[in-house]
Amino acid sequence: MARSPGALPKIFAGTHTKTIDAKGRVSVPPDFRAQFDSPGQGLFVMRTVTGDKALDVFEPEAFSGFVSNSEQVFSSEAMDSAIAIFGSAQKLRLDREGRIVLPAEFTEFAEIEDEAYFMGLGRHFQIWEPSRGRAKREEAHRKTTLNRETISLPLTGPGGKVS
Amino acid sequence: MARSPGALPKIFAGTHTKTIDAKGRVSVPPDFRAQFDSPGQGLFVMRTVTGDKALDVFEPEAFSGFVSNSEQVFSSEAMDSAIAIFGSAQKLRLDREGRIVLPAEFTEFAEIEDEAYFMGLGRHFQIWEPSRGRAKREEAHRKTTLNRETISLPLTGPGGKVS
DNA sequence: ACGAATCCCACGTAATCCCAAGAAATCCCA
DNA sequence: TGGGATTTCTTGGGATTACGTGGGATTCGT
Repeated sequence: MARSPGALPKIFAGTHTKTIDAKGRVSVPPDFRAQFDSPGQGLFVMRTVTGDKALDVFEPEAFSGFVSNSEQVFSSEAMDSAIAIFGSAQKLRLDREGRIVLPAEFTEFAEIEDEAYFMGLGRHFQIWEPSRGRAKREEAHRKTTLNRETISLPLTGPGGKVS
Repeated sequence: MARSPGALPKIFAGTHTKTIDAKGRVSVPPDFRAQFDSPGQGLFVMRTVTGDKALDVFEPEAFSGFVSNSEQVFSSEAMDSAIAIFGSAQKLRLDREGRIVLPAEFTEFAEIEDEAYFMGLGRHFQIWEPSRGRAKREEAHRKTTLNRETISLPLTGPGGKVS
């Protein structure tokens, strides 16, 4: 996707805890909704493959990036990736108020009960069970603090020219 | 973004103590505001990953530099960094008077009560609890004085050519 | 035709924006 | 160099908008 020069990339940031109502509906944080190219397109949700009990959420445009990676249809590794990603992913639509309904498959996988913890990760975001998500975040912050010398942070040039 | 030739690079310098009003609003120092490319774009605020109880503040353009480094979505180290950075970051908008509202999450992390201590760091700046920030500043000055021969400081080229 | 999921509408709340007045610093001129 | 005038900044409060929440109506699938 070519972004017009000068325009800033879309960024999902911050964490938000949202309640799930009796019908299983959750409001997607407004901060996130504001980033969507076309809210009517819906969102792709999948089980994360990092071993965490969390869900990855992508916009259609971003999610389609996974397609090109699985061109070698018959290699067993690509096959597994494709199954893990596309087999578990579902496209969810937002209602007029910006809410989605998380299918039981996902709430069970992430062990989500009546609250959802949205966590922005830059290009996409995740959904966690609140206490689990908070713990993960604290841990990540701690690890990053310890490793910050070895990790290359793009704190470099003005304008963020990294390439 | 390319800065027009001859123009000076943006520099956040100096420290400013600002009070927080009953609604949680703080005036961003005018010195800093004058540096912003587009005040309407808002600012990204995040917990610092240096182990300090402080907040890092970036302009959108600078902050977006973090995005490009998180292409490997599922590597665990990149994952932790992404969570630490984007999970804690929030985009804050300035009102017409140049004030921002610091969410409770941030004031709690930095243990800020009713005063915020803004500290310029060159291309971005930080927000501290005043006494803590002042102590950090003194300590940094002392350490730098002692180690100035051995430590390579990015006080190098005008224009900030780092690459 | 029945059940279930989705869509749509309306209300209460909370956050945001905007306007206005006081205070401080700055600038200009004598 | 001192004083006065102007501008900028800060602070506070009121009004407006956006958001969250719940329930009813409609559609889809079976």
